[in-house]
Amino acid sequence: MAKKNIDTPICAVDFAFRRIGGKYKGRILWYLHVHKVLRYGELRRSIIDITTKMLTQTLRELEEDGLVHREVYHTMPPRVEYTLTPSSRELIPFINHLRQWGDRQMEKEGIPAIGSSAECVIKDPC
Amino acid sequence: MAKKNIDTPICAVDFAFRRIGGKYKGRILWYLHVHKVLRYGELRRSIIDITTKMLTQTLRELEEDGLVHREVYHTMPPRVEYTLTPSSRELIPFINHLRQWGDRQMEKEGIPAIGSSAECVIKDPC
DNA sequence: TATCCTGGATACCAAAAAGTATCTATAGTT
DNA sequence: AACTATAGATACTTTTTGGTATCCAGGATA
Repeated sequence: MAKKNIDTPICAVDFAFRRIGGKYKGRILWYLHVHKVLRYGELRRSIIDITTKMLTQTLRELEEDGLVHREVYHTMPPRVEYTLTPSSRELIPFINHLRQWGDRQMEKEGIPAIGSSAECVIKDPC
Repeated sequence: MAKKNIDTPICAVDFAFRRIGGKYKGRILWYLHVHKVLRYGELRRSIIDITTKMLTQTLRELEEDGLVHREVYHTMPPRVEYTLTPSSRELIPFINHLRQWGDRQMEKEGIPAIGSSAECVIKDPC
């Protein structure tokens, strides 16, 4: 009927959605923006529904695509810090727009959320 | 480890990505913005990699979420027109931002695209 | 010596998303 | 009577994505 799943993006919209699609990428980028820098364990605690497998996997993909920077401190116990990159910083206004739209929409439709993305603080997870 | 896939969104970012995530939703919304109104067959031809199954399915989801309006004309052969809604129109600046980011990014990385999202015209598909 | 901490890795499995192929109705045209 | 066109529907299969459970290193601390 149409064609098989091809690797080259069809257009810029397709390309962009491939980069930031998936269950956790948007939230990871947003939380990194809010907190400026987060350690692995902090990310894990702020994204309450993520597993270590998905967190590691998603972070690696974001790193490969130049959307997060990974800084390793060879201490014991180890310490790894994640931050946004210039490229992903350009995405923040957009994610923020989307987030506000989501807030309005949820209020309109009376949909409750488990956490809040506005005051997205560790221990009081988003 | 974490919890099962739950229905209530974790936060607004999560909610928004659930609504516009997936392989085709972004493009459908963008093309509907560019063309103002598109018939079923026009959408199918402009999204070159979509099948009728996915097009129908995705349009139905968007309609259920109040992101597209479906207007049926009971003529023969039938004629069905799709347009954006007030709610999805609010998403256009964001999708446009994302699209421009994608364009810059693809150029930087030397990634070619099959079509173009800027001049997204039917017959010269995006 | 045993346990805790961090930041993962890995094998295996389940669920969700997407793809393939075939079928439909109805009217007008050839 | 056969063929075209539109806008899908449906059963079935494959691919992709995400989840579960368990394991690891290596120093600090009890």
